[in-house]
Amino acid sequence: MASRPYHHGDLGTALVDAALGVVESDGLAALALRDLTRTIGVSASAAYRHFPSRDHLLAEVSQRGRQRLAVALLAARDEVPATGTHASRSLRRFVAIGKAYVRFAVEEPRVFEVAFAHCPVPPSRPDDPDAWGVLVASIEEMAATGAIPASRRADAPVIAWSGVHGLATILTNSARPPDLPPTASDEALIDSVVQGIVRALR
Amino acid sequence: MASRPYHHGDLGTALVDAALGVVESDGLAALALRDLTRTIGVSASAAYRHFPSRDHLLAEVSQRGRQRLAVALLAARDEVPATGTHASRSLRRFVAIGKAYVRFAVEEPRVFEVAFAHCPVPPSRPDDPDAWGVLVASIEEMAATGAIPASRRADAPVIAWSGVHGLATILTNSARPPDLPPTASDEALIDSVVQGIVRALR
DNA sequence: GCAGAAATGTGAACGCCGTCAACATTCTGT
DNA sequence: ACAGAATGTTGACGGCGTTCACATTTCTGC
Repeated sequence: MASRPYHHGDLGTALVDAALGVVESDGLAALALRDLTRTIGVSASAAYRHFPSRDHLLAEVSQRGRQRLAVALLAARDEVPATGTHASRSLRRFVAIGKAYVRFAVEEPRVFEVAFAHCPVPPSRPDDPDAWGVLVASIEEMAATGAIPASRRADAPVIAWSGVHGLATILTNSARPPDLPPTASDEALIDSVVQGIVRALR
Repeated sequence: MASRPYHHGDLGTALVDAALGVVESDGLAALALRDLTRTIGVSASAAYRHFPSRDHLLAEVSQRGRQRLAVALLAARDEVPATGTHASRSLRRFVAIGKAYVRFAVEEPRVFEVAFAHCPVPPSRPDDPDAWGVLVASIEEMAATGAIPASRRADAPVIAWSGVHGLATILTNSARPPDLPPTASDEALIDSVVQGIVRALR
């Protein structure tokens, strides 16, 4: 009888995978080390051979969430067809990125939550791919093609990021403002904000 | 020897006060029912005569945080001198509100965190004063004085809120983007974003 | 005034959690 | 083959949220 081997093989990543699963289905608050190890079929203390503390595991899960977001942004950007002028295309790519950012948050609110959760431990390595980097690159592209004035290059990233991240946070948050027109679909709000950002960058 | 009376008097609000204090000094993660009751000098279970669960207490603390934010916005708005045209004044009041929003988050990050924390229980009563309401009123004022085109009245609140809330979240978050120019002071970033919002509303 | 009801507080217990220390098993390089 | 590193186990500790049975105080209707 092939009982499970004493060593798991790759408990570290198994823990992160399981954690992401729990977060996706039950939310960040439901994340518990003991629960993960029980699911995987391993003792609670085994986790400590791979993470110094629960918070370090959380940092890893958070980073994975941010990477997923970045991947979604890249995918949306690369779906934009290469028609029209360079300037118009770079603008369309930027708009696609902005919309994808908020859509990701709406479609996977729990992943988005953990991605930017306030966690006491810094990420072990830099994000790759990196959502912020994708956005900055897109803005550089717009500046290079003349879609936005070069004078905005410095301010543009914060402005754009604030807009999409703010909307994403609002739509994700349960404390969503009461008279945020409930008639307005999320998609309409996304349009409003992204167009607003584009106006702000001109 | 006036030993403390059997009944506390107003344990409910005492708990909320103490909780806000803990959050302010040690952050949301440090909030523990038992700790609060111990500080106040009362048994742990006494709390359950006033809140059905820890989450209900948290909802109350969160609301108090949001109210503080609203008060800060009102104060900033009312400090704007009544000079110039009605349009220019309404715009200056709007700018003051936007800047105060982000400044509040920067100066009291832990209160801001709890104010918009993802909490499983809805607030027991509507916010009063209400930060969202203050912002919407300011936008109405701008529309009425012609500071912004009437056609933007519908979209303006989400755009404005997304911008300031997004920046506030970014500046508050420990996972602050790495190449967000650390040379740029928070105050400069606030200027960038608020001016961007103004441009977006024109 | 006063009895009983309602409100408020206490103490002990339960199960869950994160974490640690001591010990067991397996893997790896020489 | 064997030493030591890597990885896993058991059992324990204290802290947490929550509940239950019980104690005390305050309030209310007569």
